[in-house]
Amino acid sequence: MPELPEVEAFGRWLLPQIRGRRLEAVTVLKPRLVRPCSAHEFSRALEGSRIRGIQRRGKSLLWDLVSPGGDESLLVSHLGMTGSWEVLSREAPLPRHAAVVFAVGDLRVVLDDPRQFGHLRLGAAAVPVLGPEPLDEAFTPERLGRVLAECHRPVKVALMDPSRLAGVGNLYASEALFLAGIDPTTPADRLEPVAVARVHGALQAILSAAVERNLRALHAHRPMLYQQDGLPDSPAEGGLWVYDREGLPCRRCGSPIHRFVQSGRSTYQCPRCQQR
DNA sequence: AACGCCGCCTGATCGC
DNA sequence: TGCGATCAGGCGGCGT
Repeated sequence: MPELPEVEAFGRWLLPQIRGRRLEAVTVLKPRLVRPCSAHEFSRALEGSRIRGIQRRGKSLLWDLVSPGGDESLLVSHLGMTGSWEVLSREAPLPRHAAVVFAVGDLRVVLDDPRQFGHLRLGAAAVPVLGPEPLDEAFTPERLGRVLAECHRPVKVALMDPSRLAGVGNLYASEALFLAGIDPTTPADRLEPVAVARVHGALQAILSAAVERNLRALHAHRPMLYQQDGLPDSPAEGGLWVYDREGLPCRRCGSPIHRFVQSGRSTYQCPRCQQR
């Protein structure tokens, strides 16, 4: 699942390849991903626009575009569960689940999305309303503390709530709480400041390391973590501490990793390393 | 209001 | 070996 680090890496990787160039043709192969307008309207609105920049907000990329007439416009892309961006030569075959194709110079920029949970939307109104960015300078332990203090739900659920914290999904929420040594069921508003500081440090460490790892994967033409079948063994190489490791020995203490459901989503926890 | 949970969608995996 | 059932989950929408 593309979360903050994957989306950030896609943005940083895409921009230098296409900055200043035009979306010469926009082909919508899966119209359901394009909202709210029809595929035809969507293509017409974008074709000819120049790409001025790409920024990330949460799990979305905000494409800063300028029309041939000089009007600014914004494209908001989201990868959903299984989306990815591919940059191909014009001659290369399209990926199996190509949803939208941008012709940019001699390149094709392709949104590939097997499960079609991603989307492309137009206009500033499509910018998601989200909590603070965990990798921002302004995101201090105190800021996290305030966010969590307002939430009575389990801390794992709070971390995944996009209105409280941007970009953190199921995988990195479980991983960060393991690194911080926090029981995911602890009510968010019951964490001591010391524990909040550990969660803050774990979030920043794990997210920023994943951005760099994903960037390296993209530049090496290798799949990202979420696109692979098997995962590397050691966390240092991009392997995971607890996520998707139900029943397997904890990499720190050897206890079997416990899986349970919170708010309808799997949480992974080492029962020994993550106690209240 | 806050929170739980369903449905969208398809590939991988499970069980008979 | 084959095929249907089940699961995964971000997020919007709906029900409580």
